[in-house]
Amino acid sequence: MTLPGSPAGDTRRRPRRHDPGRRTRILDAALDVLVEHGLAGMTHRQVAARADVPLGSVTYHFAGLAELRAQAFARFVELQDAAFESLFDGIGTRDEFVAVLVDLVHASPARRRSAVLGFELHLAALRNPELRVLAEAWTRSSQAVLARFVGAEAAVDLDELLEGMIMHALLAAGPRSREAVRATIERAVEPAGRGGGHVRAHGL
Amino acid sequence: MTLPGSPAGDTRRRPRRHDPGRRTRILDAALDVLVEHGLAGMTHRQVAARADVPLGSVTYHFAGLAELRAQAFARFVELQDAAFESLFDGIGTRDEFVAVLVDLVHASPARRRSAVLGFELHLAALRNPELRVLAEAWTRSSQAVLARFVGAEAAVDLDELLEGMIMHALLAAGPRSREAVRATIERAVEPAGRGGGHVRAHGL
DNA sequence: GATCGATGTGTACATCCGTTCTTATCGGAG
DNA sequence: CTCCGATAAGAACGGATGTACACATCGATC
Repeated sequence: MTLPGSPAGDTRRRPRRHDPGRRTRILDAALDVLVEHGLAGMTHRQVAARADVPLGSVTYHFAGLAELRAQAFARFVELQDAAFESLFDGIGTRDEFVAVLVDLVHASPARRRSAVLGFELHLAALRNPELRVLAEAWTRSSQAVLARFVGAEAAVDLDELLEGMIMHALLAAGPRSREAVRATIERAVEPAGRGGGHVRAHGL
Repeated sequence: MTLPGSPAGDTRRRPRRHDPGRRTRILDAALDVLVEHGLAGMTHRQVAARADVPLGSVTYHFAGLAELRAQAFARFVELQDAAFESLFDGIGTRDEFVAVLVDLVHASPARRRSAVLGFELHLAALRNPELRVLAEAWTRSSQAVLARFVGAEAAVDLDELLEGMIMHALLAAGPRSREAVRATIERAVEPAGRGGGHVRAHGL
């Protein structure tokens, strides 16, 4: 349609040019849209608007919506893996370990983004083989980090427990008290009920 | 299915009429579509096709897509609540209780539907207040059932653990062995590590 | 049996979406 | 400096979707 702003010969094209890193910016924008509107609401146009680029730019950098989704999730896993890893960097005692886990569950506004994206990925992976391998790799990686502190078998249990706790914390009106969360996690970290032999064998 | 009702007339209209219970059939069809194609793929036409009714019938019985979604989820919670309740009907011993939980986690093709719908609801509830109250009510109800066997505080823990285990069982390539699942659940059911005093106080 | 509301059925339409295509412009290789 | 590939930008198109609507038909009520 005719824009009322251009009388004659007025090229309204954006002057924007030479935007390196635009590709990853689009991916981050896609993740933003994903958090806000869900997988159903993640469209080319929404992502383009969020990244402040024209529609054609999104379709140029990514072959299709499926590829955009896959690469966005891949970027999420990559970033999340690193962040999760670094969470446990200076951990020396069992109490510090537990404290990190408690913080993980207690959904801060910052953590909410990661949690939502994680569940969005899990659900999408149920119907998409490519995303499924991504989700599995992510799970393995997370459990490997936990396994450094509690052992391989307990790491699986702990991972599953954390997943459930985070989900419930996300949508519960009033989240559980820190003490309750801590008590539950402590129990899961030291399942033997006897002294921490199991744990100590892995460094704590 | 063209019935020979009108010999010469070429009225292609469906002869179908007087279909009580069509409304709930549409809701069940909506849940089927939801499981198969996700929230994004649940459209008026998909649901209509699944329920074998014309498009107009769906828009007649439900004011909009949002109402259809909400009522479908409501029906799911209603049915799931009853099913979950009846799962624990004749439970007399702690071992029976644990066995039911292990079956719950080990995703049979039949349980997969419920699990997928549950997670779909949880994710949708993150962005829809109406669905959020529904999800919260469902969680409360489930925990109330569990609480009859393990007490209120432990029921919350157990519910969260089950949620995580079910999710992982859904998308893990090779699910965990029944023994591993059983061991984890047993530990969660009897968290005290000392005799089953806590449990016994609630009937087992 | 006539009437009327409830329900069933098909169609039209505006909107949005994914994708393709054309054109413009920058940056770097030669 | 020249040229060309890579990238940016906007337009266009076919298809799908939600919704509104117009018409048909059954069943209950009198």
